[in-house]
Amino acid sequence: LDTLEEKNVITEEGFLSRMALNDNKAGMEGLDRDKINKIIMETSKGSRFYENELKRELQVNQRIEKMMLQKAQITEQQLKKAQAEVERMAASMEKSRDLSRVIVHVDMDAFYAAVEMRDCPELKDKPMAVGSMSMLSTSNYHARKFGVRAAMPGFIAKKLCPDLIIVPTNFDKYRAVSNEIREIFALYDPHFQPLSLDEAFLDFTDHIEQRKSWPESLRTHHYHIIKGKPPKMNQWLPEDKDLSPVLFEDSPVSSPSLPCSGAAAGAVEVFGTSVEEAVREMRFRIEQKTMLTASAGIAPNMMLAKVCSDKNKPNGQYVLPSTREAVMDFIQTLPVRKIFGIGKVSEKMLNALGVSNCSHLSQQMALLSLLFSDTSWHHFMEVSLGLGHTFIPRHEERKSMSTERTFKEMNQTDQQLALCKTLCQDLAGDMKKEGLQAKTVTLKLKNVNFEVKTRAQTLLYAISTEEEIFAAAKELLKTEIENESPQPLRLRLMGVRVSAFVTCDDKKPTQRSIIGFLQASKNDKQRQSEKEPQQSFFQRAHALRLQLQTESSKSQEEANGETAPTSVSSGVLTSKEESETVHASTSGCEEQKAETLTCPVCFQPVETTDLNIFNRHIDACLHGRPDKPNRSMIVDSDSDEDDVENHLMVPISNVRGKCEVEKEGEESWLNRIPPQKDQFQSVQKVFLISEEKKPSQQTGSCNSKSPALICPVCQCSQETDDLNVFNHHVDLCLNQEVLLELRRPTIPSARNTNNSSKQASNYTY
DNA sequence: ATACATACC
DNA sequence: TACTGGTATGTAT
Repeated sequence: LDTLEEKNVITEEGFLSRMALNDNKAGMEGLDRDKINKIIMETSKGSRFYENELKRELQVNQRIEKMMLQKAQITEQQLKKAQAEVERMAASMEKSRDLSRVIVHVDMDAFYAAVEMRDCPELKDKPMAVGSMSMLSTSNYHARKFGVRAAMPGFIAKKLCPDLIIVPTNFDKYRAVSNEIREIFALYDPHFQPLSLDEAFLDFTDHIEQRKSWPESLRTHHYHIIKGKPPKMNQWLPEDKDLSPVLFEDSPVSSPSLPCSGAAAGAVEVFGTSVEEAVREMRFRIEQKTMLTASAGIAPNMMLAKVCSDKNKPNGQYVLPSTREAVMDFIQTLPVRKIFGIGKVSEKMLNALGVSNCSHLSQQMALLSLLFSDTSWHHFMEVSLGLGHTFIPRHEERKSMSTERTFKEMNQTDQQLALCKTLCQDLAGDMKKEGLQAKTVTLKLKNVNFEVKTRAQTLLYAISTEEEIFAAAKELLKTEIENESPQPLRLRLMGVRVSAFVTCDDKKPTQRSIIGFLQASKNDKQRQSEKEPQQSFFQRAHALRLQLQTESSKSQEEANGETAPTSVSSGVLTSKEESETVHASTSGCEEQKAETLTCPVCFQPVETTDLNIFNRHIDACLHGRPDKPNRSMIVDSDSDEDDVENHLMVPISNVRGKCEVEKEGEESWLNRIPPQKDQFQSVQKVFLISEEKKPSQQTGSCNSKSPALICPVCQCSQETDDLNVFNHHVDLCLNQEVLLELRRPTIPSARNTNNSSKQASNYTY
């Protein structure tokens, strides 16, 4: 105990890692770290925040200490065995490498700060940041030279740079710009994935394929030259240096002929057909439209693209060629901290093992496999091989929603309860906007010493109103107050979160039906254009649901009780569920060979037990690669090919919530039956998979002759293993529901990242 | 299911 | 004077 504390006191480094400057950010190279850290420490020392950080630092150090002890006990033999395992895994992962996709990560430069500078020319030469004295969202590059960066409180930033101008955030403006750039993203990949207001992943593969045959006219772009228009008009004068925001005087220039350098009035630029040119063109459009610059990374997968976009920031791009050699070279020198998912703590732990860049990562993999969890070291492994996702997932369903507030010390019970009520009110409002119903309520408290507590309660039924949320939150809060009494709770923050949603249209703890799920995927298709209010749909859906429930639910309630069948839940097989599926099929089933897993897309056995590899296979299938194991039409052996029409077909991409079907056009899913064989998968198979992952619902073993299949529509359990019988039941249910659902109008997207009120949290760190 | 920690923007 | 807010996920129990 004493040794640890002493160590921390003696080794100042230990403390510094939490409090010290993160210069792991573009525009912060070659700063006088020591000087900056000294100022940060002097300003922070003795504060409650600082004391809490010290405490947490100590915890991390203890964790590391433990890890080192563990390391010391590893025998030569264990290490050898681990090494063999690691090599086997590496070979296996290597097989799944896919260099055929072109993934782009785009990221606006100092986004909020750049917007503010654009709109206020006075700021252009000055160090500035967006935020408040309490917290900064981002800073411009001038300010970064002083060590001022995102996630730094303004008052410390002022110490580092007394001339710093702090501009309050203006989210509506950033959202508007975000919509503008997203329109451009969509031109290159209609299924792009926004990560935040200013950042997105795009799959350029299809675009560049088409682009090859484009005439020059389609690749020719004009500079906007209309004079005297305000920035709002999206026009600007390249030659008018006073109006253009001089964001980056000394920015690295990746391409000699950047769009805006020295372009004359009325000039045009013709972009080539290569990926680089296409991305350059996209950035050109962004700059012309918004007067703001973006940086981009081009690579064979998302993990690499993200790293690459940072490489030539600001206003630059970086291409990582799609060859194994280029990827491996690139990876070797890459500091682990640059990898998405490796933060302060993981970095520190890895550093303690002598791992600071990715080449160390592969060298120490055997050791890492013994010291870290499977998920962690598998991730490390993928990174060290330069592997990452090669297709871009659709934005998934939200899993939680929360609101929290920081304030001056509050220690009065009545005030605390009142605030809690307000938070619940706000949250209920937000939930209503998305038509959400949740079963879990979590209260978050942070006391004046920055210690955070969370207290959760899961209810039997889903809730959505202010009163319902408050009823739960109040109890949690009261308990905490009682636990502390006679001392009062001295709070500096309170938050309320809801989670465990019952997919939108039903208070019952059941799942959304296949129909609703298909309908939702149709919404996604429209998510970019449509912006109708959504309340009416959910009200309507609720009524429909109630009607349906009264007609077909008496038996189901008895059959299922509170524990609704899982798996097809929410209509989407999440990756976690897939893993469980996999797990069930390996451990639950004696007939299944331990070394193979069955792909839920192509239903072919995959020779691995590693979920990462297996997932990669599924990715490939979902993407429908010609060179990869492809999705294939599986018709149940008992049924005829003609039976296809009588089955409910699920777009296979939606099984995992992907959006490939969107390419199919606008017609309703009902009109698409029978579907294109290679794009749909018989839904019974999906249910079968679902069942496999719940062996407990069966008589315990896969050999059981009468598995209870659960109808995805009415939720009742069907005592049959005959798919035809089961299908018949499902069809009956569906017919009933289809009739109801058909009367309902087009539904706007429930999770449009564009206009979600919850997007205010997109900081540009 | 709960609590807490880490990570991202 | 002053160290955020929103979401997801990992880890441990």
